[in-house]
Order: sequence, then structure tokens, then C-alpha cells
Amino acid sequence: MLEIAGDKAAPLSEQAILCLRSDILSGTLAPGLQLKLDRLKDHYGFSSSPLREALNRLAADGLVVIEDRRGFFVAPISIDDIREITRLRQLLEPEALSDSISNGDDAWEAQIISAHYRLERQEQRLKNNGASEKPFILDAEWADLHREFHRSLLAACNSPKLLHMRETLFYQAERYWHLWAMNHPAPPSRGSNHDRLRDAVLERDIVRSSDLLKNHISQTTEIVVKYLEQE
Amino acid sequence: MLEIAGDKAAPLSEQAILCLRSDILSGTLAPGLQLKLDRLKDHYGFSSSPLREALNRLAADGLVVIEDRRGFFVAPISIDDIREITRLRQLLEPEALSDSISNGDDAWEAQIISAHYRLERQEQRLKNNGASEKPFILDAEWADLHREFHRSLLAACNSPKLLHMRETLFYQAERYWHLWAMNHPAPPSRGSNHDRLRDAVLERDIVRSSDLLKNHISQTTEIVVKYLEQE
DNA sequence: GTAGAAAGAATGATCGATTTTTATGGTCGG
DNA sequence: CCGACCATAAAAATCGATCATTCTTTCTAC
Repeated sequence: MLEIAGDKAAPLSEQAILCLRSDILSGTLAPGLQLKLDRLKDHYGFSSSPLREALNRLAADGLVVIEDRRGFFVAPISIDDIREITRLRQLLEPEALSDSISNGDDAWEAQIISAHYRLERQEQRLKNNGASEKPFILDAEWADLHREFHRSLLAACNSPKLLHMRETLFYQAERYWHLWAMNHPAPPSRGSNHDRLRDAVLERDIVRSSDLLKNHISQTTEIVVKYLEQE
Repeated sequence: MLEIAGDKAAPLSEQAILCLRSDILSGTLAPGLQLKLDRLKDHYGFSSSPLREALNRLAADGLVVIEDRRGFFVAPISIDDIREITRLRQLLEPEALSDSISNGDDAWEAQIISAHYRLERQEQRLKNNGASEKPFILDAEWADLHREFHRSLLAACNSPKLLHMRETLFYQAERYWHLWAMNHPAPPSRGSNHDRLRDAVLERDIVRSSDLLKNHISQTTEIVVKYLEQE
């Protein structure tokens, strides 16, 4: 049976999730904002049913909070919150990474190399583009590739639940990075982190790569927290 | 539609969650079963909108899986799955417990003592009731009290996200306990586990209580896994 | 002038019907 | 007898309208 392109349109509720998540992560929908269905309907063109479905699922990811009979709100942000996210990422990601390194095969390695290469290329492109004053994270393409690189590192972990939890935390953290980046023209300039991480993982050095990963997570969070504190 | 009770009625979608979760945990809705909306509508009396909302939220808890355009299914069970649940519980629960022990105040201690007392009383009642051949977990009241006791131990942990993750895992594990219990007339007879756990926690002994908790988790899982393997 | 009640508007929650998509069963040509 | 193909039935997805609750504003009484 041949696969025809037209058939596989995702359900509207899925599309709504993508739109909403994207706008929440980018801050277009500000933290704390009430998400009124009428507004969303007008803005996105989805009807209320798929929107409610999307909002319910995003609530599970911690990007939306539900207050019974009062509606949906973009999850608020706080220093405590990003600290919590960081702590859990530091607990879960090394666990997943250790698994992944133990189980990964050639295809897994290849995927990592590929993802890293694409990420690096995009960084080069951005640097040359005169947009060099803009932090990478603000570029949607970079954000996708960055997410994909980190995912590839853990892809051989055989615990779907662990990966899922880790993914929701990653999304939650991304929102803070955006927030920081929007107020900071200077790029983070910690480019070689990903290189070292990739190398340590490919060398199957669990201890070193876990440390690098934990440091990577800490560093990013510290930058964000410093910014939030001075607000 | 007459709603007699005052204004504090939960939304139908919330009620639907409770009904569905209860029936999934108890096995009334068997693992793997497709949850057709028409059937659910007839059986529970909710309309499709609240049902879909409930199913979406239960999917976030891992009790339901969604297949796009094909519907909702009760999450399947497997040995790998319970092992995964167990592994994550062993990772998260000690982390939360350590927090809780560090932060807990008198009210927290009192809550633990109270929850433990109520659990023990219910166990006594069940033992005397001639239903002594039935594992405790099959008694809905016991299951609630048991859940509450474990929750109380961790209640002083200051990471809501951690507690939430831990809670979803606990629910997922409960389903396996039920499954085992339905095929085993003999009670588990590991009664003093909870006593020791309570004492260690109240003594603020993080190491010992973490060990006890991890053992408690392992023991239960091993029983379940042994049962599943012989199937 | 202010508190409290009540009307009105806004919005979430729910429903029943309609539209799309998937599953099923039967027929035909090989 | 097997597999591709169509027709039909089943079910999910979606929609637009209605119902119920919460929020806002207005009005009245003190």
C-alpha cells in the first residue's frame, strides 16, 4: 500500500497543540495570560473542541494550567519553577543518558553526529547572517535542531516514560530560555558545550558525559535565574 | 437537567475522570481495551465532550493511550512497563522523601501518624471481617488510605512537579497490584513495612527511610512480576 | 459615599448533530 | 482460493448552539 501525501493530515487538535505550544514557548502567549476560547478561536481558526483538547494536553505538559470553571491560563513562571525544572532535569537526564549510552547502536551514533552537524551548520548560518547579535534560541530552526540534538543523545534509552517526562521538562525550560533571550542581544557564546557533550557520549563515557550534561543544564539555568532575579 | 447539590459540583469532565480512573485501576476496563465513546456514553451517562476531556487527561497520566483518529485505549500492561514504573518510582520517591523529611513540620508529622493509623485500622477491620482471604488492595477504602499514607510521607516536599510525576507513577503501579490481587486469594502479609517506614520517616532518618521505601517498592513489584511471568 | 444586591455581559462547560475517517464485509477478477 | 476493490457501517473528530457559572457594572439603600 502506497503512502499518499494528502491522507495523513493530523487532527486539528494536534495542529492546535503545535500552534499553541509554539506561541507559549516563544512568549507570544505571555505567562499567566488567560487563554479565552473565543480569542483563540478567532486567532487560530480552530473551533472550541480541538482547542479545548489541545489545552488539556498542554496542561499535562505543564505549559498550561486549568482552573475549573474559570478557564485555561498560560502557566506562570517563577524562579522557583525554573529551579524545580532544573532539578528534575538533572535527576532524569543523566539517568536516560546512561541508558542510552549503554544501549545505543551505530544508527544511534549516526543520528547524534547528524543532529550535531545540522545544529552547528545552523549556528554558522546565523553567525554569518548579520543576526549575530541575536541569541540562537530565538531562531525557530535552531531551537528545533537543538531540541533534536538533545533528544538524539537520549534516543537509545529504553524507557519511554522517562523520555516523556524529560521531554516535557525540556519544553518547560525552553520557555525560560526564550524569555531571557528576548531581553539579551548578546549571544550565549558557550558554543563548545555541545561538541564536548557529543564527543563524550560517542566515546561512551557515562560519567563524563553525565557531568557535562548536568553542567550544561546548570549553566543555562544560572543565566536565566540571574536575569529573573534582577527583574 | 436538575442539579440538586449546591454550586460546588465538580465539572462533569472531572467526575468522568474519577469514574474512568477508578474502573481502569480496578481492571473493570481491561488493559488494551478500546474505549469507544458511544459505549462510555451509555455506560456512564456523560456526553462525549466531557468524556474526551477526561480521556485526554488520563492519557497524560499514562492510564490511557491515544491513537490519532483511531480512538482511546486502556493502556496495555507488560512486564517491561511495570519495571519501568518501578525504576522511575525508585528514582523519584526517595528524592521527594528526602525533601519532605528536611522540610516537614509538626503538622506534616501529625498527618503521617494519622494516615498510618487509619490505614492500620482498616487493615484490622478487613482481617476481622472474614474477608481475610482477600488482599487488602481490592478494598477500595484500603486503597484510598494506602495512597493517602504514602502521599503523606512525601507531602512536605516542595516540588509540585516531582510530586505530580510521582503520583502518576503510583496510579500506574496500583493497576498492577489489583491485577495481581484478583488472582491471589492470599493476603500479602508484609504488614510491618508501613510501620517501619513511618518510624524511620518520623525519626528523620533520610537514608534508612529511603532504603525502606525502595525496598517496599521493589518487593511489591517483584511479586507482580513473578505473577506476570508465570502467565 | 459606600456596601450590597441584582441585572447584564462574558466566558467556560456541555450537548446533539454533522462531517471525516477508519474498519468491515462482500463481490469480482485472477 | 486469494487479493484488490468498492459499498456500507462504525466510530472519531469537529462544529455551532445552548446551558451554567463567573465576572462586571449598575442601581439602590443606608
